Amino acid sequence: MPTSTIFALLDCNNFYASCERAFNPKLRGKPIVVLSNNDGCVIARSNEAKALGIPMGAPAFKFQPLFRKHGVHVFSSNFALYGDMSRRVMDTASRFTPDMEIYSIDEAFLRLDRMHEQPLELTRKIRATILQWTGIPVSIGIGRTKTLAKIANRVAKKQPEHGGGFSLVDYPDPDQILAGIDIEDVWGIGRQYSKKLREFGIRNALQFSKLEKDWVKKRMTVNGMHTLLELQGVPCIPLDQTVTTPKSIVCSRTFAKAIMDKVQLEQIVCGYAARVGERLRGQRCVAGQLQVFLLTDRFRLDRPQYSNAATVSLAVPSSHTPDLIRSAQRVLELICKPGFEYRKAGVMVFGIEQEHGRRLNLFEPSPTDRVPNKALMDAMDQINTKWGAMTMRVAAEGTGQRWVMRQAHLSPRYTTHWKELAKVLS
DNA sequence: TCTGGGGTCCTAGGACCC
DNA sequence: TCTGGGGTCCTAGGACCC
Repeated sequence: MPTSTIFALLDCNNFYASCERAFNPKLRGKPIVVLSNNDGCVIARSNEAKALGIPMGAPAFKFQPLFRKHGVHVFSSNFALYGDMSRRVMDTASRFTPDMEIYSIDEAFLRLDRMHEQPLELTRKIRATILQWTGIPVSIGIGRTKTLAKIANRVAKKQPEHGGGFSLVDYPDPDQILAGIDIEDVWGIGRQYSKKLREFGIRNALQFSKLEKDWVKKRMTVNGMHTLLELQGVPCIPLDQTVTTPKSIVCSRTFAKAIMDKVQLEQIVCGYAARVGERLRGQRCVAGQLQVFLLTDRFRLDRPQYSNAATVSLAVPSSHTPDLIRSAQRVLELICKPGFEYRKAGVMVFGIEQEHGRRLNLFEPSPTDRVPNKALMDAMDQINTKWGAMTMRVAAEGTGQRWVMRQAHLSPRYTTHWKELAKVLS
């Protein structure tokens, strides 16, 4: 039996807002919001913006007057920047422990029980180093299980007197902490289950933790049971450091304006297929099936509604952009009905495998036959990495479609684009 | 005018097999 | 009316996460 587990959850504070601020010191202490693609709704807020009562997911148009009134700094999402900043934060954290699972763009779980240093002290150093090296403030919560570490993290963030770090391990009165966590704020319990649990009078993490195992399993499947046990201090969700190939990759967008023109739609869908190809190649993977889906505006119930999706198998699993584009065009031909105002489209691939070590089929060109194609894709990927996404494109994507996505408040790609590097003024 | 995008896992039920 | 007992595989739908 191993010694008792100790998990830490590292979480970047208001991550996207902090990324914008890291390169623009004038924004310190100012309210900031970051908008979703299309500048549709709020997906990140600085503490000052939260204090103004701007909720997560708020439609931007409804809050324009409030933004103006309080001088809120508004940014379109800049995922090139956030992705790169995330890598820097994770690299820094990984210097302190090998037992790390990157859980999302702004979160990582750490196992600290193999470390010699006292956990709270060690994580204090981690936080200070990340702040100094990247400019991103992070909070760290510590507990016997991942679910408890999540809760400890919440306490670290919400109660400033802890200075950004809090441990539930050896805390004198953990029940009092659990009683202060609303049921919907427990990791693994979302809106639906919260509603159901509240009908049974379960309103906080402490009450939930006292429930019967079988009762929970029956109503919330094994996942719910794991959450229950984890709250009781029994680890059920291990640190997952396995490098997995994704099961699916999707690229989809809502358009700024409805589109009726099939040619234009085809260019857009081909562009999504190309993005999916880039991401497949980035993972050294190929996909076996490709799906295209189309939707009209789901909010405009006065307009004719239509949505459809279809899937084809690729002749040979591939990550080659022209292969993906040809399939996407074929599927689009099947599902695109004229006369509708399309508002969203997407391309999804699955049947994903590693590009190497795959068994070839009889009709498949041997890998050496495909070398020229591979070289072409490699060259495109390198150019686009260096000079910015979509610098080099396939003709089928068209040339004049940037307006399709609204990004009125985009910040520079400070760290990933030669022409947009941060400048130091003397 | 304006409401994101990208993932995973579990279960129930149907089809099909012996 | 009655009409076994297992298995497996697939899909749709529902739940969750960030």
